[in-house]
Order: sequence, then structure tokens, then C-alpha cells
Amino acid sequence: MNLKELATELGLSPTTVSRALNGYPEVNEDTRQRVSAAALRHNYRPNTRAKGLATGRAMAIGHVISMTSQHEMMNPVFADFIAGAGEVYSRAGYEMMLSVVRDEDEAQTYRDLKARGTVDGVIVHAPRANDPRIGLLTGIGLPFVVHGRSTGARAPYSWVDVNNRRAFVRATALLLDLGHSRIGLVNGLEYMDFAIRRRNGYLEALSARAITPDPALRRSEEMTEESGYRAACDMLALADPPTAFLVASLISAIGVRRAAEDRGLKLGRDLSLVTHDDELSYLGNGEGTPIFTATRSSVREAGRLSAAMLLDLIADPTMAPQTRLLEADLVVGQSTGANPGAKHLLRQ
Amino acid sequence: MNLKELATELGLSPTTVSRALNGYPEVNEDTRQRVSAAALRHNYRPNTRAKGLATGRAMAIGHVISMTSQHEMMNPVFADFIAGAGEVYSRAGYEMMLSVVRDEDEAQTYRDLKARGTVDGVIVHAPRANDPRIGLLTGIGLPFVVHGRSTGARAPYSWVDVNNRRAFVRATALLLDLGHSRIGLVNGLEYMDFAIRRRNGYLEALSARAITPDPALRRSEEMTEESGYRAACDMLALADPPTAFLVASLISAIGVRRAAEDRGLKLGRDLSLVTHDDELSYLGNGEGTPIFTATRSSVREAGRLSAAMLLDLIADPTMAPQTRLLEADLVVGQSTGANPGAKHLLRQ
DNA sequence: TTCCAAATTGAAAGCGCTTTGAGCCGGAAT
DNA sequence: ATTCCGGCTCAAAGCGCTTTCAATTTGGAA
Repeated sequence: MNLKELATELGLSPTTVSRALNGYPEVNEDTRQRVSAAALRHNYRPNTRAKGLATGRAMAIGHVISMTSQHEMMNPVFADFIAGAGEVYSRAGYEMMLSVVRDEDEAQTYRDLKARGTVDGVIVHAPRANDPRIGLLTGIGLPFVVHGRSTGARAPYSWVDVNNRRAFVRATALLLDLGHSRIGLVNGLEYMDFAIRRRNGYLEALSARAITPDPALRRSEEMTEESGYRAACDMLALADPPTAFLVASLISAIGVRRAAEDRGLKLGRDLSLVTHDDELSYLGNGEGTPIFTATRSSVREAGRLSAAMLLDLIADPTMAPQTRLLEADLVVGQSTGANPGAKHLLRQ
Repeated sequence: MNLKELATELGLSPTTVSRALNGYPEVNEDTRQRVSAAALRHNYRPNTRAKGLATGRAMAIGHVISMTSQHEMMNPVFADFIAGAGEVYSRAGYEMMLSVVRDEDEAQTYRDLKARGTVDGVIVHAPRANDPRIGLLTGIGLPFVVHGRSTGARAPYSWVDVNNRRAFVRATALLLDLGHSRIGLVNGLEYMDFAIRRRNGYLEALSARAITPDPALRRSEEMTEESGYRAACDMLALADPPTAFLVASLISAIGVRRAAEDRGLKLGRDLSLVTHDDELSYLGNGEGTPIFTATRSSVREAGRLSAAMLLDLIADPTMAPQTRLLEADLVVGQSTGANPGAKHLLRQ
């Protein structure tokens, strides 16, 4: 059933039917009722492509997921982010298009998306320092919002990000307050912008207390359970091991916990741990008291905000770049406690 | 830059340019070269919507993710599944469309997708027993492939599934062989088809050894770390606790491990555990010897196979429904061992 | 030399919608 | 009575592509 058929059946012109369904004011109310009823009866929906062709709008947003050929890692926060974004798109009548591409094809993918008019805008995931995608997208004139930021970007651009630096400053300070001075950082890959900011937060908090950071207490890897485990094992095997860990993801934190338990160390008593928690739906951090003390920020909410911002940008292309900095909560759970070896210091 | 402009610049008709770019045989080879070069030079890409309108094909596949309003869970295997499917789509020139909808809107979403011609086919995720989507999609004539199966479906339909029953029969048998007779089942929600099949496998293996299953040793919940933890805590607190667990997901298994460690039980020594492992990219099960003994099957590969099957079905609509049953590997890791309390039995 | 088939190109219609510009009608204003 | 206007409706063009059908050219067969 298409517009023409529907119009014929109603004894109206396609013009009027189109207007009736799109809420134009000049159509008679009775007519509109008749049209709506008929449309409903036949489950009529305007053809997406025809409508898009006529209006010039795709009513779709692109998400490009690039996969490094070496370690084909699917970003675990991705699922929750798009769940949030998807809610917003649905409500606004937009579709979400996903492209899974190899790293080296990413730039061409954006160019294609623009040239073929497949989408009205894109969300940029997992930005790095000096991320080339920002310049590229600005250049080709495809509206975009970055989930995260890119240190080193020259011109302004739209983004939604968590205050990663601040979160890790506070987390580090918490551990320092508990008497820990040897704090291991189990970070994500440090070409990722968020990881850079978290490291900076960690270093900043240490230097605020005049503590010289020990490079042996820093690891930067893909955030898997396995890498968290290995990082913790290695650091705990040092002559002067850390008494606390600051971890970039709940998944890595689970690996750290496994390493601790391998050595009979109980978290919160023998060893402290603070992790970042993206509030992934399938990885709850305990229901009452959190299992892990954590810097917490909902990635799903970030998805909602990014999507809404992008739709605004598309609606009004003259709008200046928008930014939104979210603060992470610092929630205290069962994985932190005073440094047992430093009790005498705390008593002073 | 559109077709007409490109044609004008080349002094050709749009017809010829279109044919040249689409590889029709009747165009002169020299002409084709000229056209290709010009297209490349201007980064010309045919407009998706115009092309779709003219050909009647959307060149897009839909994935509808429904979210129960109660517990807004994003299926953790979803990300890896679409990574696999996405690879296949890209190679074939298809786009992937994602719709995040509320449970109650799901049926209407499929109808819309069909009526608006947004996609050429869909993948059905997370099927339940007697899943209404199968009848619906068959009825409206939208090609589809189910990732999983639906017990109780009347007519044949296309699917890609793991042999869940068999996997859990084997896993249970392994535990029985190790002398465990009280085996706790930490299953997913049992309206999910895969969970039904896993439970059946478990029960079948028990009855094959004439063991009466104890309902107190069975839990069926959403597969989160927290629910795994709670299930294990509850069962371990029984007067006659299980000596082994069979778990439906690596995430739940991590919760079970936490429960075990809370009570000072070491996996593989004091308590055995076999879990299903979907080989999620961010949740590796150890690199050498697996951490958990597991029934293993790559969900990413299932994504690839499902996508390929769907594209075949779309290419030839007369094709009969296709099916593909994958066998899970049973890999022995560090989480299983002989039942310490049953050693005397084994020695017999 | 004539004719036909093959090779190559183009004009135009059509995909299903939106939107511009115009038309029609009845009643109010002049 | 004439003009004008508001309220509705419609014809037709156009969005950018594909594809049918027709036209033209060319080379060789007759």
C-alpha cells in the first residue's frame, strides 16, 4: 500500500493525503480523520527511501565501529551506549545505522556516509588524542558528536564526556587518605583519550601529596579481565608491591580481584581497589553496598545525551558546537580500607 | 556531486554513467575507464535512497533489540554478535540498522520495517519458546534468521543455533564423572529458549545416571554477576550444598566464583564449576589453560553465519528455510576437579 | 554496394514521496 | 453585483537513481 493507492481509495489526491498525514494545517479536519483512519486500517507507512529522497533527510544516525585488525575487540561499553542513544533516536523517529569496519577503512566510511547521504550525522566513538576523525568530519560537513574528547584538537567540536581526570584525582586522593602511597594504576590503552586523562588525574593527585610516581606501578593495556589479572600479578610480585590499585574498568577490576585472591589477599582488608564503573547493565557492581569502590558514571546516560545533542545539531546546523562534561560519582564499596601497613602513620 | 552532474561533466548521459559504474557489459571499456576515473576523482557515490527507490532494495538489515521495561538489560552477547554480522554486511555492501524498542512495541516495529521498506530482512535475537515473532515475520513476508531457536514453532524457519542441550549434557556428564552428584544449575531465564535447552540437557544427563534432580539446586535468572553470586550463596548455604556448579554464562560464573571465595572455597579444588563461554571479546577465559572449564562457542561466529544465511535468503526468496546447528567445544580449565568428598567412591 | 547484427549510447519513464503554485468555492466586504 | 479572501484541494515538478526501449554507428557478410 502506497500513497497513491491510499489516495485513490479515498478519492483524494496524493497531495492531500500526504498533507493530512504530516499534520499540515490547511487540510480539513474531517478529511484528516478519514485519511488517518484509512492509513491505520491499511497499516500504511510512507516509504523511507522515497520520503528521504523527497525531503533530503535520511532520518538516520551513523555509528562507526572500527575494529583494529590485531585484537578484534568489541568495546564492552558500546552496547550500553547505543541502548541509551537508541532510545532517543526512536522517540525522535530516527534510525540508527551501524557500520563495523576495519581501522584503515574508517575515514573512507565517513566519506561514503556523507557522499551517499546515508545518515544525517554520526557519533564518534572511542576518541584518541589528536583524533583525525574530528578534522575529517568537520571538513566534509557531516554533523557529529564525540563520545569523549580528543586532546590536541585545534578547532571546537561537540562532545559529551565524563570528567575522567577529576574522577581519578578523587579516587587517588581517597586511597591516599586511607594511607596508601604505593598505588598501582591499571589503565586502558593510553592512546585512548580517556586513559590519558585518567592517568593525568592519578599523577596529579600523587604530586599534590609530593609522591613521586613509580613507573613500575603503571600499566596500560586493553581492558580485559585477563589484562587486569596479569597487571596485578606483576605488580604484586614486585619487591615493594602496591597496597592499592586504581583500575580503569570493572572488567579489569575483576581480573585484579582474581590475582589478589590467588595470593590470598582479601580486597578491602589486605588490598584496596578503586575502579571506574560505567554501569553496564550486565555488570552491576552489587546492589546494596557496592562490591568495588568506584568512580561511577552511566555510559547509557552518556548515550542519551550524545544522541540528543546530535539531533539538536542536525535540527539547527548554524548552532555552535555543544559540550557536556559529566561528573562521576565516587561511591565507596567493600574494596577499600586503610592501608594495614600504615596504621601507625594514621594514628599520628 | 550526483549522477547528472557527473554525466554532464563527462559529456555522457546519466544512463551510460550509471551502467559504467554498475558493471553492465554493454558499455565501452574506454568509456568505463573514463567514468570510473571521474567518479573516483570527485568521490562520487550514488545516493543510497535514490538507488534504493529505483531498485526496490534497501540494502540494509534490521536488528531489533527489545528492552524489557522492568530490567533494562542489554544482552552482553549482542555486541559481539553484531560485530560478526557487521563484517559480513560490510563485505556485501549492506548496512545494519538497529532499533532499540520497548518490548510492547516490538511487533509494530517489525511491521513498520516491512511497510516502510527500511530493510530487506531482519535477525531475530533472543528467541523464547513459542516466540510470536516467527509467525509474525513469516506472515508479513519479511525474510529473517533467528539467532537461536524457538521450541514450539509450528512451521519451519531459518536459524543458527548452538547445540545447547548437548553442550550441557556433556558438561553435566563431565561433572558426574568427577564424582559430583549434587550439581547446582545457575541458568538464564527459562523463558529464553536457550535456557530451556540447557536445563533439559542438565536434567537428561542426571537422569541418565539415575540421579533425581533437586529443585533447590536450580536457579533461573538474568545472567549477571550479581545473580550468579546470589544463586551460589543461596545454594552453598543449604544443609546439603552442591559440590559443583553448571553456569550459563561467564559473567554469572564470575559471581559464583566470588561467592565461593567469600567462603574460602577454591574453584577446582573445593568446588567445581563449568560455565558456558560465548567467547566475548572483552571477557577472555584465560589465554593458556582456561580459567573456567567451559562449553565454548563463538557468538561472533554465530553472527557471521546468521548474517550470511540471511543474505542468501534475500538473494533467493524461493529458498527453503535454512538451519545451522553448531556444536560447542568442551574445554577443561582450572575450575573443575574431582569431588573431594567422593574420593572413596572413585577409588572403588 | 547493400543489409544486418553487434556494439554503444541515450531519452524517457518510473520508483514513492513532498512541495510549489494554482484553482475552486462560498461567504464577507465593498 | 463585484471583488476579495480564507479554506481546501489538486496537478505537476522534482528528489537521484535504474532500466526499458529506441536510436545510432560500425564492421563485416552477402
